[in-house]
Amino acid sequence: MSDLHQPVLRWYAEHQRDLPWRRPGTSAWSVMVSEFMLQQTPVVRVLPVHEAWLERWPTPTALADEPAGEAVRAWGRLGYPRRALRLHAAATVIRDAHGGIVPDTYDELLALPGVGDYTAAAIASFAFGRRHVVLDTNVRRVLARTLAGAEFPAPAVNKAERELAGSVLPDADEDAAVWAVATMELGAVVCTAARPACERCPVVDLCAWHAAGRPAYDGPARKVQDYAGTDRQCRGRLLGVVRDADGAVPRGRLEAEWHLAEQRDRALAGLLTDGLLVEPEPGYYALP
DNA sequence: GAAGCGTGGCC
DNA sequence: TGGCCAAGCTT
Repeated sequence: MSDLHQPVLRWYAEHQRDLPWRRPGTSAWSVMVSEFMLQQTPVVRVLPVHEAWLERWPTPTALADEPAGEAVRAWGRLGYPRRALRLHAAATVIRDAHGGIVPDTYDELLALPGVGDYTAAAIASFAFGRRHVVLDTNVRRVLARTLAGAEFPAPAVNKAERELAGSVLPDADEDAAVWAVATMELGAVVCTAARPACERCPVVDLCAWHAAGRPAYDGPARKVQDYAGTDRQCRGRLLGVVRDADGAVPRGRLEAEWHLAEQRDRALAGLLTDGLLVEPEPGYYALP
């Protein structure tokens, strides 16, 4: 048993945030919806959308029975709206192939649209208490600091990192599941990227990075995305026009939204290819 | 393995 | 101000 276990688990028991998808009796569907929404998106922005989503679609089948466009509209401004399409597609698979019940194994979850290694492990662990290495950006940062003595983990997960994470995973299923959410929480609220609050950390005295004097990251450059002026921004603007409209929008409305014709046409084509928009009649665009 | 994919808040 | 960051997935 790692020396980190007891202080981290004790800290989590006392300091965990009260989040809807963590409450006792929460459905696996609620957990699944939260995991989709939390991919690359802060908790505070997910909270209201998650609440409205679960009220409107309390089960996967309820969502699957509506057009995908309703999911895109309800997604609002969470960002990366393809996640809404994938969540709808996953709900459809659950309805048609799993009897409307969220599957409880990693492999079945991983097979769902929009579910990768992290999300499959997270749902299996948080909703079903199964033992998995749950490697998100928070856990990776906590382990990089406490165990590897580095400010940040490598740009991509490698075999050594995964084995290291597995080596400190508690043996019992239930302990492992709590460990996973506890290390995530520690990374989210204490061992943060920009301003780690080491004075509030339950394992500061065991932390290799702190012991080394908190040396600055010296690995490969970490990628930072541009946004202003990119195709992504253009797509967001165009989709926003349709999302906030009633019914199909004429092409002129989109042309007025983004004046660089070449980029606008490329973005529009991409939205159609991705299925975020459809063209019900020539020159008109709507949600699917 | 790199690139593409939204949005908003913070310092 | 603008770079940085936020529970990744797909191609």
